[in-house]
Formats: sequence, C-alpha cells, structure tokens
Amino acid sequence: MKEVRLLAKKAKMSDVAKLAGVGTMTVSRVLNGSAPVNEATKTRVYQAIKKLNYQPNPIARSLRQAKSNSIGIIVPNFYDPFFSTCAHAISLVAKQHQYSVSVSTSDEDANIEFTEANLMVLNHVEGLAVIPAAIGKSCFDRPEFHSTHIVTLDRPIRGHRFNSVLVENQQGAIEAVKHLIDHGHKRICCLGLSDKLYTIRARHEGYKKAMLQFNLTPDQYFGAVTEEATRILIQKAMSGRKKPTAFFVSNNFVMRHALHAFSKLNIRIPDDVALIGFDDLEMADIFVPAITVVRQPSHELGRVAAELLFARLEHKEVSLSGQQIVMPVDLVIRQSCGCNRRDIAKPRAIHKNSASFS
Amino acid sequence: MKEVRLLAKKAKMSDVAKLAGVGTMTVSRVLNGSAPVNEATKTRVYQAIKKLNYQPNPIARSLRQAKSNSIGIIVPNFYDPFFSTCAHAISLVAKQHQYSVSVSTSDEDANIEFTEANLMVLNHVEGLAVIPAAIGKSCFDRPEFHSTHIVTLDRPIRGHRFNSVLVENQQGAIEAVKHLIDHGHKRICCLGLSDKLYTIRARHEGYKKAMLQFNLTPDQYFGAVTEEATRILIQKAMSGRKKPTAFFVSNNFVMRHALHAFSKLNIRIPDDVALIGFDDLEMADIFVPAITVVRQPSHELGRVAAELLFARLEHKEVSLSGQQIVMPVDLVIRQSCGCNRRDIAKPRAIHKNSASFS
DNA sequence: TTGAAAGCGCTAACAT
DNA sequence: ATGTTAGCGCTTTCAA
Repeated sequence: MKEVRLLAKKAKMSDVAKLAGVGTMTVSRVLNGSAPVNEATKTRVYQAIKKLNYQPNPIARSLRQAKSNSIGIIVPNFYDPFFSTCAHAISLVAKQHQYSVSVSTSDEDANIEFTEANLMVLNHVEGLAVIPAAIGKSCFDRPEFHSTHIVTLDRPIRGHRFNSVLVENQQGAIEAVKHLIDHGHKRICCLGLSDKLYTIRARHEGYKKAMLQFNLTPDQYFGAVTEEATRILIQKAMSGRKKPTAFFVSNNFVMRHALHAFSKLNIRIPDDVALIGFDDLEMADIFVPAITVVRQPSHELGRVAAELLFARLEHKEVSLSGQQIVMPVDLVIRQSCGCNRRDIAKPRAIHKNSASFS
Repeated sequence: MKEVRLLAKKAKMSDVAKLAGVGTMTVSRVLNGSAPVNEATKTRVYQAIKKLNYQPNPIARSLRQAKSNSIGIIVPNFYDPFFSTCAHAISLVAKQHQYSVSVSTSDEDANIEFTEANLMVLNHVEGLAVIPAAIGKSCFDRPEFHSTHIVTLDRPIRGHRFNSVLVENQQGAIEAVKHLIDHGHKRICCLGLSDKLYTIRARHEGYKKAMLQFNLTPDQYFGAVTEEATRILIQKAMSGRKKPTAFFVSNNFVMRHALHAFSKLNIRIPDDVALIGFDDLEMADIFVPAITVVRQPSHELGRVAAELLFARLEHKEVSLSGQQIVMPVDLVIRQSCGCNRRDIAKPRAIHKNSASFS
C-alpha cells in the first residue's frame, strides 16, 4: 500500500549546462539574451532545456538581480466593479509587457495599503499601480519606496514623485447638475459617501459650482455609508420645508444604497424626484427607470495608468513625474433624470387592469 | 539643482548581527523562534532590528527554505461578483493565518490557468485555491504540482489529490423549478451559458429531474454567452407553438443578459413569464420586479475552501484528499417568480391618474 | 546557547 | 564566444 512517488527533482541550470556540455553562464546567456552565443551551442542548450523540462527559478533570479519582472496592483477592494475593472485593465497591460502581477486589496485602509505595498517591494516588484486608500494617509514617500516606480489612479496622492491618472470628476458633476437644472429643477440635493475621499470631494465641488452659478442653494450630505444611513439622509432631506426635487448621487456605491432607500420610502423616480449618479452601474440601463449617470472610462483609466508605469519602467523617464492625466467622462442620459419618459410599465399596467375588468 | 538622495541602504541580517554583537544565526533564530535564544541577547537583537529598521528579505528566505508563507488564488475573473467574493473570503482567511496571497485570473482558459499556477509554484506558494477554468482541461495532475496542496471551489476537478468545496447546484435548481411548478407553470424553459461548465450542467440536471418528476417536458438552451445570443434564444423559445410561461436562468451572468433581453423584447415579468435565477444579483431586491433567486453562500464557499487548504498545509492531512464538501443554497423568494405581487408601482399609477382626474 | 561554514539557484564581473 | 569566481541574503548543518 506504500505509494511510490518518483518525483523527478526539478532540473536546475547546472543540470542543463552539464547535459549541453557548456557552462552555466552560457545557459544563462541563452535564456536572457544577455550576450551573443554560438548558434550551434544555443541549439544544444535549448535541447537540454527541453529534455530536462527546465524552468528557471524566478526566486533565485530575483535574489540575484534585485528585480522580479513583476508589478504590484493595490486597489481598495474587488467588490466595486469600478476597482475590479481597473485592476483587470492593468493586468492586461502587464501581460502584454511580459510582466507578472501581484494584486492586493487595502480595504481602504492606508495601514493595510502600506503593509501590502511594503511586502510587494520586499518581493522586488519593479513598480506599483495603486488606487490609494481613502482612510488614513498613503505613505509612499517613505524610504521603503524610494526606488519603486509608483503610479496612482482614480485618486492622486501628494508628492512630486508620482504620476496620477484621474477622471474629470468636477466637470462630470457640473454636467450632471446642469442637466438637472435644464429639467427645471431648483432644489437639487447631493448625496455622498465621505468628504475625505478625493473623488467624492471633487464631484461635490462640481455640484456646488454648478448650483452657485445658477444662483441655487447647494444642499449636500455626506456619510451615506450604509443603506440605512442613506435612507436616513434622504428622509432628512425630504422632510425639510423645501424638499429637493432631484438628487445627484456622487458614486455608484451610494447609488445602490439610494435606490434601495427610494424603493423602501416609496419615492418614485423620476416622478417624485429626478436622479443622476456618478459612475455607471451594470444594470443601470434596464433598471426601471433606467438610471442616468456620468460614466467613467474605468478600463481606460487602468490601461493608461499601466502604460504610464511601463513607460517609466522602461525609459526610466522619472523626469515626467508629478504629472496628472485627466480623462474625460460622459453623461449617459437615460430615464431617471426625467428624459425619455416612455413609461413602458404604466400604460401596460392600465391595460392589464382594464383587461381584468372585462 | 542636483538632488542628493541619501538612500540609506537596506539593512541585512549581518548588519543586525554586527550591531547586536552576535552571529547571523542568532538573529535568524530570534526571528524564527527556530531555537532557544538567551533573553538578554534576544533583547539586544530586537533593539538592533529596530534601530536599523531591518526587514528580512522574503526572497532570500524563499530561496533557502523552498517555501514562501504564501498561497495562490486563481479565479476566472474579477468581474463576476461571485468570483471576487470568493477571492476576498480566501484572502481574509490567509491573512488570519499570516500568509500572504498571490491572486491571478485565468479568464476561464485552462492554459492561462496552468501558466499562472505554474508561475506561482515556481514562486514557491505552499498551496493553491482555484476555481478551475471552464474552457479546456485544468491540469493540476502535472508533476509541476505534485508537491503543492490544491483545493478547488465552485467547480471540482478530477483527481483524488484534490479537495473541492461546492454548492448544491442540482438541489437548488430542483427547488427553483418546483417553486415555478407550484405556481402552476408547466412550460418552463431553462437558459444556460455552456454545457461545458460543471455548475451549469449540474443545475440543468436538477432542472431536468424536477421537470421529469412532474411529467413535464424539459426545454433547455445553452449558449447564452452574450446579450444578443440570449435574446435570440429567448425569441426562439417564445416563438414555438408552446411558449414557455416561466424561465429558469442558471447563472447570474446569463440573468443579466436575460433581463436586458426581456426588457428589449417587451416581455413583462412576471406577467408574461415568471423568472427565477441561480446566484444572487446585487440589486435583485430593488429590481422591478425583484428577482427571485437561488442564493449561493459565496463568501462561505471561499472561507471553507481556504480553511480546508490551511488544514492541509498545517496538519499535512493529505489523507483526507479527494473529499468534496457541499454547501447548501437557499431559495430567496421575491417577485419575479410571481410571489409577493405587491406591485407598488401600479396602485400609485392609478392613484396618480385618478388624482389628475380630480 | 551560540557561531562558522556551506549552499539554495542564479547572474555580474572578470577572465580567457 | 565561453568559462570561472564570487556573492545576492538567508538558513541548514555541523561544531563548539
């Protein structure tokens, strides 16, 4: 009953060298193209590699070269489709460059972010693409990261060393609010997660700017962190003497809470209040009513950030540091803002009732 | 203008040893607790570590020990919230065990899966938690993985070496279909992604079993890979002489397509057809109508799989291999199946109309 | 309880 | 064009 395991031990470079009748350096050079090698020898080496099924040990290589052909990605979490889309886009670019990736989440906590980033650096990642954590302060200034290329996306961090790829948060918010104003709304309420978050703050600034430009009074709330908190905020807003007739919701997380809350509170959209969100939702278009949103180019954001990172890795153009690339957003007009009132459901409902009477 | 960078070189173990006036082995032993060390020396070592801000180099450690205190996670993608939830749950358990994680995606391609898993093994991960790719054959039997502990989740793979954590796919489908039958439906159509996918196949088998048990004719379609394909499948189903009065949609990906398609085709739910899906959707409860689904314990699935993996890593209990753990699912009854017809929107619509008449 | 030497698998630097 | 030597930073092994 004894299980015999003929576990052929993993071949190493010296095995290949022996079999090919060369020194290890020749094998190394064949593998890395780091110096010219005679065609005939090269062939022998490749044959030996194949025969032994040799795979270079990336750890030994990392240790010796103090680099690893890999980059690290840190995002707040995988839940938010915006983050996972960014992470995916970055991974794709990395694969194109033959780099491997190491993905981690910060849970929006700068301490965890530091721990994870540090671990990656200890593991010799050559660069880091980060969506900085919202809570606490990202500390990529620390000496641990002095020799690591870092690009942030979605949110910037202080420091002239870092490039950032952002979206037009403020402009997008302005467009959304203006659209609501065009619909005739004067009391527009703005609902947000936390005023500590860069993106949220920028969007709320856009909101305020647009309101003030039209001599309207801004009316904004932060702290919509849970569905309940959001519901309470909405109730508070709706119980004032001057009830809002429209809501601008500054990210998709809060939007999900808000939709739940509106549903529970029996507030109809867009009949009772009009609604526009920032960041698209997967099913926004088949929701009833379809949700009007400011769409961010999440995939592009990841792609551009990754390309920037590789540009820096390859050309060592650290000179361009501190730059910010800002990507455009666009308003996707659907129904929750009051446009396109086809109201499919209503006529049908009436039809159904009359049918049941017949 | 020259920027002086006083980049204090990273301290290594010998630096610590020198400062503490001991040999490197003592430092190593203090750090790893691999042998008793005099309390006083220990203190001196800790002081030196702190003073030099020493961090052990995990790469050197990996090279020497041929292990890395890390596990690998491979999921098909990050998009599907089911997968990202699993990945997150696994990461949590790993952190509790002080292990670091390496996450990667297979894009449902067994070749990519192999490449990524192989890379992880070369990087000395001690174990692998995998949702096996749907396309192609996962090849964890290969000698490369002979000394790696592997646990799969959501989908099993052949081989007595591997434990799997699965959900009650078939039973869940049976319950869903029976529920539709309880509503009086006789022509229930089943819509799925691919018959190559373990989970889908199991659910479709459940569907078939339930149908046959009640002497109903199964009517199932695969290939709902895009929204358009799904729409065409639905149209095909609905154009037959015996139009289905209900749909069972076997995963959340197809459900999203189906909802889009039903909306485009002006098919009302649950008036024209009733609908139940497998796997919950983020906004299923506020959708109009709210979607009835078979809910899977995705977080638990990840947690249990990870715990199984660590049990094997720690106790080396390879003896229990080949086991499958099956987790229960539950039917979350909302409205799309025909239950709970509160029809919030309708009375209001009537109210609104009558109001406008008054 | 502690230290010295050897070596994990690879490549940089210097030979030839 | 190729081989030799040394060493990346750590831990295993052996000796004290």
